[in-house]
Amino acid sequence: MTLRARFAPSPTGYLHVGGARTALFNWLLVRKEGGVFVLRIEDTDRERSSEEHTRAILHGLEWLGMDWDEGPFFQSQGLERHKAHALQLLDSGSAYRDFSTPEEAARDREEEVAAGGRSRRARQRADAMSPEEVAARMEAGAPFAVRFRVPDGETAWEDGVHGEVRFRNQEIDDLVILRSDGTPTYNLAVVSDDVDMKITLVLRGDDHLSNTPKQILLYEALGRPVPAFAHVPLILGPDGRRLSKRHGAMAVGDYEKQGILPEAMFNFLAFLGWSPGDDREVFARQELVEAFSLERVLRKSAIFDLEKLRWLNGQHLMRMPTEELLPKVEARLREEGVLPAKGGPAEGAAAAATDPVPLDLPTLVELLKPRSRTVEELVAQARPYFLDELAYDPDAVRKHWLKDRQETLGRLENLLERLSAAEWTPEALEGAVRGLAEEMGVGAGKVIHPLRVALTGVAASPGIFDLLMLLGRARSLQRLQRAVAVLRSGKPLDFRGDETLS
RNA sequence: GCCCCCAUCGUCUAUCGGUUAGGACACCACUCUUUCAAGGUGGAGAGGGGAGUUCGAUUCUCCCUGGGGGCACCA
Repeated sequence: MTLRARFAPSPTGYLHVGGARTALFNWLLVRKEGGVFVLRIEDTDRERSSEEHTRAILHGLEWLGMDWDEGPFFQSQGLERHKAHALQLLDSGSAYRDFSTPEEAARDREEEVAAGGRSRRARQRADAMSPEEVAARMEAGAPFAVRFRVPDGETAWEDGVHGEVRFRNQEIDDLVILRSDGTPTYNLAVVSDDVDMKITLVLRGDDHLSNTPKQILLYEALGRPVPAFAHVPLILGPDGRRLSKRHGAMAVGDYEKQGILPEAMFNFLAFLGWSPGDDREVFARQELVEAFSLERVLRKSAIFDLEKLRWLNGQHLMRMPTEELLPKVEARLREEGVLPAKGGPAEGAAAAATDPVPLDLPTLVELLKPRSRTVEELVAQARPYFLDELAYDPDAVRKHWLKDRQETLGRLENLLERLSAAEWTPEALEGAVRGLAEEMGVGAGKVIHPLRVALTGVAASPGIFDLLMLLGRARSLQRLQRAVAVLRSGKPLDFRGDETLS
């Protein structure tokens, strides 16, 4: 029998990491086994469901690279079938009409709380009612709910991650399957849908563990084959509590915005509650499909560790071919206005005016890749290379320029002269810089650091010779000239605020 | 309160009765080095408590404790 698994989120919020991880385990298993992945949107809570959330969930799945084979189906479309199933249970005696008033229901509830167990009061009232009275009430249009008659005994199943789990049926309430307004409730709808979609494996969050016996009982009463169940542990926040808004970003889309790569998020999520059993950590999607197995899913809930996600993202970033990364970086640079908008009026003209020799973006990305953990970080580091008027970072200036302003000026002037005369190759540039340092009787760093600040405005960057090559002769010399001019001017440089000097 | 699930470094995890309890993130050194990363080397850091089974328990059983989830005419 082919595996048919499903992901069934309710669109009452965005796709959160817990849901995404559940979807991911389903997806991995299905792709590994060659099964069918069904997507179903459980939108029967009309109050809280929204189309916007549905779109966000679909987008989140697509972003993570999880495609589905069937659906999306909408639970609200199955209303008639749900009712039919409820009626079938009523006909077979597995369910009964409950005419209880709200007051009676409230009293039952109190009684159960006090007794610490199920009272089955509603069932007793229903059973005490003669068929004639039931008919009369229905004739009169009295409202009633349909309740499932939980049989005596025990319900157990072999859970895909927990092993055998069992519940005493007396712990299970005679659940309402059809409300007095005729709408189906969750457990009935889920079972009806899973039956309809021929689902063979229900893999979901641990929070559904206690729904499972109810649902198994429903399958059995409906005379339908019971699917396999597997309950994966929940993902907790850093404080060990259930992940919630308090913990900040919990929607997958939030991480997309932060510049997390989908393949890193995918990798990270897979490792929450699962591990391949060896020391490998960085996996591509396909590698995860091959390595995944339900047997290695942990029973223990895991805490979402943002730092590890960031590290993993850096690993994926480094490994990602530059051609692949380039469009993402370019798009962000355009959004930031660092690069002219694509197709915008300024694109050709502005670029020509300010950028006689366009910066080699692929090389820049190559240089910045191992220095960034997220696309956002990379973009932030890339920024200065496109700015004609550098903002000099006060800390960098203080450290590398102002310890001895005159001496720095002298070195940079000297450097300007040497570099102007140098052939623009890495070897020649290095020779010029090191030669100068040697002649001046100082370490190469004494020349290199001030130069770095002149070229980038900051204290941290890729190697200085890579930098000179990247920026090119004209741009490098122009920046150096500006630094010399600024230093000569005597303007104060070590203040925060508007650091842009023109 | 009742039911269910869970329990190895701060975090993610390996271990399927016998290990100096391994790896990764983070942290701290050192190293490479023109800075920052990346990389390399090293360090610190864990079996919640108590019984039992066993020649031997992190591993199996039970109890306690702790954490989580669930107890709706929500999903």
